[in-house]
Amino acid sequence: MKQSKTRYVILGLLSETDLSGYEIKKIIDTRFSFFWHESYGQLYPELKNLARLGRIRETPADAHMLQAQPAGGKEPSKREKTLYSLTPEGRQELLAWLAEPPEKESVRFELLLKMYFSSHIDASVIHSHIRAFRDSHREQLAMLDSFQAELLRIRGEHDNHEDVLRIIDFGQRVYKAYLDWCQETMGYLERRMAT
Amino acid sequence: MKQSKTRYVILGLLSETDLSGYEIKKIIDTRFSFFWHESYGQLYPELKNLARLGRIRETPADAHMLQAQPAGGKEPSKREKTLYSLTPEGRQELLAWLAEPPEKESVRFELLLKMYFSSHIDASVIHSHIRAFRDSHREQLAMLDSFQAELLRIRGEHDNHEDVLRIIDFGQRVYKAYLDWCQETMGYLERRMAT
DNA sequence: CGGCGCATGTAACTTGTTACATGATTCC
DNA sequence: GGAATCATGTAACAAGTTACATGCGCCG
Repeated sequence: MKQSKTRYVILGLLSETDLSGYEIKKIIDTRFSFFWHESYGQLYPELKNLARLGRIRETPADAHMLQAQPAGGKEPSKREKTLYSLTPEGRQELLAWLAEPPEKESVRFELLLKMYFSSHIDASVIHSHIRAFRDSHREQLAMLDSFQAELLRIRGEHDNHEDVLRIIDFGQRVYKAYLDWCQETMGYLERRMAT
Repeated sequence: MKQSKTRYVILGLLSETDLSGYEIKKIIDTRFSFFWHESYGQLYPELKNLARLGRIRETPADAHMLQAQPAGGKEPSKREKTLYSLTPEGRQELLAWLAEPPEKESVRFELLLKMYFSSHIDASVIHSHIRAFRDSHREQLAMLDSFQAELLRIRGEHDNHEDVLRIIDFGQRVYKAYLDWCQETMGYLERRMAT
């Protein structure tokens, strides 16, 4: 029985700091984007589910609003949001999952599928598909680079900085491999188009 | 509305030669394994569906058995299998899909998720996860290398050989990036374990 | 004669996406 | 005042996996 990993992403992120559902989604969309993704349709129900099971604790907006009021001044966010925090049981489950061997990664590149069958179409079409792929990954790589620079600046402030740097390095290597391949393959296609 | 790509993999593969469902699965599991996957549960129903829509034609076992009989001698396979072939309508649909911009690739690496949260566990655990990842991709890379060698040997026999070589090159570059990262990251973890 | 690979299928289930609804706040 | 972003949710649906069932042919 294969089961969803959504719960572990939640547990993992809450192991660092308390977060709302929305904030969790943001983190996954930015920091994890090159190796993971989740949709609200999975996130919010799973948060409720984990709270029901006692793995995380739900702290409604009003509670931390009351705490914030006495301090006075302008709070960075006055909006209602529900923060979640990890319970000891949740931490236990996280640790158990971490120790288990991870599943094989799953990847799906529609671009390569199209390229595989591209002898049927004009080389310029596949060429433009690859250019779009290259452009998008150039941007993504730039984001990784700036995220890395930021982390190097504040290096050592947090336990897992070194690990995170290793993960960014993974993304950078892979994206560079993509980009090199794009250059070479676009060149190949251009030579084919010229004849 | 996001829709399954299963039908296009089928149409694409049948554009080269007639195949049975089982053979299609085999090809995806071997040649496409580093960028695509499909399960029987999607393949067989979609084959029936495409046949119903007239995109492919189903030729039952008995039909091509009868053709094969008069030739005499030992046929390579006497087992029942249902071959499918592409119809002009199917080819049309394939071409239309090829021209459309591909969707963004989707990837999911549970290993990196675990590594991200690994400050909670012993470095040796994540080290062994990475070793397993490395071993599995070493094997995969070796398969790509031998597939490449085979294609180079019979180069030019088929229209799409150059394209296929480009796709193999993609896999090789990416896998090499994985392996390099594994080496470096395992070294980093070993240093951390030594202290 | 037992096990493996060939070969086809499906039912039950889980997973995941999308579209929609709602409303506050912030910034221009 | 209107757009963007923050914020939470869900219902309907589509996609995808798994476990099971069945039986043949081939090889040792």
